[in-house]
Amino acid sequence: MSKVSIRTPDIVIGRLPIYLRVLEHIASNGTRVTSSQEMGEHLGISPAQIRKDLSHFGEFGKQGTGYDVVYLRKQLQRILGLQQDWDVALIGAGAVGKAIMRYAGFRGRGFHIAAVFDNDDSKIGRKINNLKILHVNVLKSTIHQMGIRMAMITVPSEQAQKVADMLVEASVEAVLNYAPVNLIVPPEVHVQHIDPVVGLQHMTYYLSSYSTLTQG
Amino acid sequence: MSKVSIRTPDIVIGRLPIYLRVLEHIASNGTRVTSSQEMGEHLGISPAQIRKDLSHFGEFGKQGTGYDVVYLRKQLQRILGLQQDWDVALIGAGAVGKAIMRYAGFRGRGFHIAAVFDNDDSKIGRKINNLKILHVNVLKSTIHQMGIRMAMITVPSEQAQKVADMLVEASVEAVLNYAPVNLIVPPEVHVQHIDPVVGLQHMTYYLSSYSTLTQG
DNA sequence: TAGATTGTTAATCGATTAACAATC
DNA sequence: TAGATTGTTAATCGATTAACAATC
Repeated sequence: MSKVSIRTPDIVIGRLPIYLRVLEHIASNGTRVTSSQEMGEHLGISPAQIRKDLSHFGEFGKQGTGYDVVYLRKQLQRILGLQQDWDVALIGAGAVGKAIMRYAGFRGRGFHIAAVFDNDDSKIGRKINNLKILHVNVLKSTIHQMGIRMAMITVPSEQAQKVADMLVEASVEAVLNYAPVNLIVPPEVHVQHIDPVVGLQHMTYYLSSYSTLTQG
Repeated sequence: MSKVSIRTPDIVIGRLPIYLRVLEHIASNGTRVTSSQEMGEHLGISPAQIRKDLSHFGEFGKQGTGYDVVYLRKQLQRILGLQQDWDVALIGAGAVGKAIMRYAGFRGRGFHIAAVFDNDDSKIGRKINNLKILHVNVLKSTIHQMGIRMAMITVPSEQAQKVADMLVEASVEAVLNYAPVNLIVPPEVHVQHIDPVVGLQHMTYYLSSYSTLTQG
């Protein structure tokens, strides 16, 4: 029996970007050293969990001292593959797409929108943020040519699945979907959803009488 | 020993809006009856988990048949407190705030942006979507007057915590935060984050060499 | 040195799944 | 009736936490 290497749980991977965000926040205060205790307070997560999560990837701290903020941040960036920026394609140059194009928060956190597509002829050739809107019929060729591996979908719900199929066909491996529908893609393609309504609905449960009337 | 009523796990509550979204999708196809099997296929969730989750709240299906789509949808809406729309305040009338104001996806899913605030004098009094931008110095009084219980934060990161403090002071109970910082609020206040970068960073882990070189 | 905090183990806790009687 | 699918129990699986030796 050889030792079996255990794959790091996805739920742990999902917390790493949050840890990274906290470290960026702490660093922006000029703080040089932090601890699992301090990070946990920012996040409402137990210090033990943070240490356990990090232990999947190595030893990054010093007993008695804690973690060097800059060093741990670099390590997390390396683990998440954020040493260089990733080119991302955006499909859908409507209101949401435009807002994302103009959103400054991607640069500096590992991402760069490198191509924009739409199917509305009247939009093709126009520029958003100095980037020409391309027709979706050149999506596959452009994505291949540019070596793009990630995409964001900002088209209306009815068209989201069709766009997802095109992206899969173009060998895109990761999709951030802003349309409030659940995409069906092959298992090797990663999908994350951005749906503000889901977050709001989650919270209304606790604000409405249901939880308090029927439970604690 | 009296029977102890177990509080439904938060992770279950978090899946209900997803189930609701799938039901809306299924209903939009004109389908009348569905099953845990079919819902699970849409979501990549096991049928057993869906049934278990629903069983926390009652019995909504028929053996041998499945679930009436319209009925189950109504029940989920009731459980989540979505029988009526919730008024939501939005703080930050910048690019992100404007895009959200114009986003059509809130109406019809339980939410209505009822007030917009900013601290930029040049914006006060202007209208977005027919709603006058108010100064943050009337935030507390307006929110009280209108009975608003939820808010969205779309201000720059540096100001997000300050705004969160104001919202807590105004007795807001639930906050959807678009700024990429972790807010510190009292435990009775609910917070959800919208940070597209977190979703992207989660996926780059799997696209980068780290996971494949060191693991599976 | 004394105090603090890590990394890790073992125990606990909680969530998911498999299986099946009930029944439409 | 035969087939399908629910709701629920018990078993399994996995994640979190408590505790502490190691050590800065």
